[in-house]
Amino acid sequence: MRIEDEIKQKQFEDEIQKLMINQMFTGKWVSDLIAKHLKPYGLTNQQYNVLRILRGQGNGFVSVNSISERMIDKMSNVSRLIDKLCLKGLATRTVNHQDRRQMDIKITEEGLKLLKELDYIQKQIKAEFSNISEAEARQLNELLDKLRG
Amino acid sequence: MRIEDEIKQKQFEDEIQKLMINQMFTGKWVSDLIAKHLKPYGLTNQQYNVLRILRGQGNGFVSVNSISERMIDKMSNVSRLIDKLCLKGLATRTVNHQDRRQMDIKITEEGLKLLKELDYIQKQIKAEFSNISEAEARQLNELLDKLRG
DNA sequence: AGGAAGTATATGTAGCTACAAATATATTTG
DNA sequence: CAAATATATTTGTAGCTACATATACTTCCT
Repeated sequence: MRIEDEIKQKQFEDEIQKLMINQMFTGKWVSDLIAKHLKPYGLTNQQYNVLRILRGQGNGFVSVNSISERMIDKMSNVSRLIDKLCLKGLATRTVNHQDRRQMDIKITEEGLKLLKELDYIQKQIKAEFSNISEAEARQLNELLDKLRG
Repeated sequence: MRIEDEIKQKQFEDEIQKLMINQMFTGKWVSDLIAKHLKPYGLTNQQYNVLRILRGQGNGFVSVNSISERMIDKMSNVSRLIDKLCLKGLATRTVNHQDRRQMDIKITEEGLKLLKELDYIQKQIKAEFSNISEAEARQLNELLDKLRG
């Protein structure tokens, strides 16, 4: 569906202005797609993102700061986000021995199990992205990177 | 900056998975850009979006519903959003005579004045989008529309 | 006409976000 | 080495979002 129809706007000043809107709209469209799949599991997009970052670290620990650097949405309260994950038994938090200011965050077995269960989401989203080819996706990635400079 | 560097992830499974993340990241990047400019005026992106929709209607009235259909981020509580705009004296809300369920929303002179003052934001953003050409923006718009199907 | 169903908007509420400030520990510097 | 500065995380708070439900009016049907 053309962006003109999505927001019922007949025309735009120029392609740049249209892109500004299209980009925000499509970003939300993707987030909502993922949120919809996570909802039944009581996870938010951010919590899911953190879990995947933790899994990516293998057996190692990660600090709060380095989690926030790796997040898609670099929010300010990763602290409380991790609280939630610990409360749910999906992650653990211990003080780092070298630097007692830092926290060592790690995913639990239960967290890994949940993520495994959720891996179908990636497949699902790929299916919902079937309108474009791998080559077009590459082209989009290049243009988006270029846009941000 | 490449998305790999933005979120410190060395590689992705494939271009589609990368696009999923790149798209959410870039959407937030654009929103944040706008939010930054609006902040000094105490406006949120959504309030700004509604004001622009109201201005787009010229002298006519718009219903709450049709505002929400035109919003970039179709949130569920446009009602309270309009409360805020009315409280600030930027819009007015009156009961529609044909259908007393509907509200007639209209931008005030003050609202128009503020929007005029804010029009520099569009220019500013265009400047921040200077990394890509009009042709590339068109290409992006086409690909984004295609992505959403 | 009178009740059922539909539509437009508003409201209650829990949880989330952004921003600023606080706390605790580490490092640098005179 | 003590004070100043820097870094890592947490916490307080106001305002925002999503979802479910309520309210008020209109239309449809018999």
